[in-house]
Amino acid sequence: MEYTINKLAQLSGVTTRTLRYYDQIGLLKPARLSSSGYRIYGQQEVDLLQHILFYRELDISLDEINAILQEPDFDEIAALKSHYQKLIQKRARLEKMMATVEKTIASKKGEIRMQDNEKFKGLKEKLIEENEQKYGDEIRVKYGDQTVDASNAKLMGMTKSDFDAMNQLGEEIFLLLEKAHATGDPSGKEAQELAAKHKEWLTYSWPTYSKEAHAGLAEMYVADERFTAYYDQRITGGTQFLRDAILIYTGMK
Amino acid sequence: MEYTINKLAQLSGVTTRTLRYYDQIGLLKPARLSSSGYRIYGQQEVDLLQHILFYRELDISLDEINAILQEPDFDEIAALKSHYQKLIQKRARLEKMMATVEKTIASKKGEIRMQDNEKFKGLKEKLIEENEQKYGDEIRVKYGDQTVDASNAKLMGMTKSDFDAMNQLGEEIFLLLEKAHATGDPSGKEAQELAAKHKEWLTYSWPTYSKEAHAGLAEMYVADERFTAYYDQRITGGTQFLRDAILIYTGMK
DNA sequence: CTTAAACGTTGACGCTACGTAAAGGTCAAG
DNA sequence: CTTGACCTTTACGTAGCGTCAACGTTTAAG
Repeated sequence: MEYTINKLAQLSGVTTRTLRYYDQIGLLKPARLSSSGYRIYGQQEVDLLQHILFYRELDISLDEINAILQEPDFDEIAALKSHYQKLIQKRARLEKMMATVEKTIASKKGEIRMQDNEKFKGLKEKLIEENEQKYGDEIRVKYGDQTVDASNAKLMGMTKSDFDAMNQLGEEIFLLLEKAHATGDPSGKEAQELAAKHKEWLTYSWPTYSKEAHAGLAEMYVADERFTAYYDQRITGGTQFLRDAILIYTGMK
Repeated sequence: MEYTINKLAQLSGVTTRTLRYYDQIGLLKPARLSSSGYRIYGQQEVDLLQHILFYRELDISLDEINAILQEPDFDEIAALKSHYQKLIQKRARLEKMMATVEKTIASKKGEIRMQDNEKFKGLKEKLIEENEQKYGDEIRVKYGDQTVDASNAKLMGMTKSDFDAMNQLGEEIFLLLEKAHATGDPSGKEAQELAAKHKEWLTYSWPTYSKEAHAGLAEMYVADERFTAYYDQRITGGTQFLRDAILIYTGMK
């Protein structure tokens, strides 16, 4: 498939100015020029542009991107895996900010008091944390396909209101986890309510529910850092607590 | 609590240059100046800076932020709640990107095939955020949840231009259907071109294409009166003709 | 009390990653 | 043959700072 500059711009969501600029600085040159001097982009350029945009999304300068892509031993798949890690971190930071917003609202309402330094949690941190590359890949190989399927399934049949409702529920789960974890008892009333909500949440993305699968997922949460990072965001040890609550809820323990 | 410029910078994670710049453009002025001309910030300024950084995080220009904060009926809590919603959206976009990265890895490994337009899902959505504010509601009202296609399209992260392109293609399909139907031959050149266009149209809303699914959809068109009504509105028997053409195109008949 | 380090000030120029004309060639359709 | 969509290069403009430079102030150590 070949693209003119406008077609590629529409495909990728950047402007033609951006593509010309990338050509100018030697970051992304067209595959060839037409007889009349039009820029013609091919398959390789599409893929390259995708890489560039991923790096750009992570706030890497075009200069650095150029350097990275020029490297003779540039490994596409390794780069993509690294992107994935960085995106997880970005998400974690976002969720820290969300917690800060929630807290700030509560403090404005006079429900809690807040220290000045708490007010900038999440806003301050940049992407300097790079410690989490140990177990990740193994587990991803193990569970990767499942989650791909799950996310596909989600996108396939859901309406927008479904999607919103699911996100809303996800938020409630976070709040419940906070409450329940404070009791310290995974068999307590709050924890079991948490597990029930989690089941409800699951039904949005799972075609069928079974106790076994629910318990299995709970185990995966603890094993897979993508999930531990997610649920431990606000409460350390939250993932394990959630697992314990679910195991009791499903009667698997 | 009072802060010198360096203290506030450390607290909030911005540089002193940024604080001086914000003073210069009148976005955030210190509470007072010390006898020697040093900038002294107070409690109000800390909270204001937090607001500013939240807005900045959402890619709002300093000019606009200034305008928002100057508004006489600026509601802090409402603003924070709005931030929270935007952050949820940002997270959703991040997760879309993560899914795209996973898919790209799988396609590099040769496990799946990937359309070019899939490669930029999530990356394109910045445009949406801007367009959403202008045209978003319009789109929603106009096409809202009327058609399955529209709601799917929204979920897939399409931009307005994507959506327009898809509608454009839908028009072409209608015209082609008219032409092809006139020949009466579902295996003819026009009919097969029609089926090809229909496949292209599908890639806008389908994550992956398969002949089986395409053929299955064609059967559904005939079975489901909502679709028959749609394709038969200009040409009676158009739906069946389309199905036949697709079945031949996909080799399922 | 002195003195160096740390911290503050105001210019002023530079940079990145484009946006935005301006002035003009090319191509497809009617 | 014209019209409009699409392409080209050239060139100036911008936001949000980073980064000197040149200089005054505060503080802690010797």
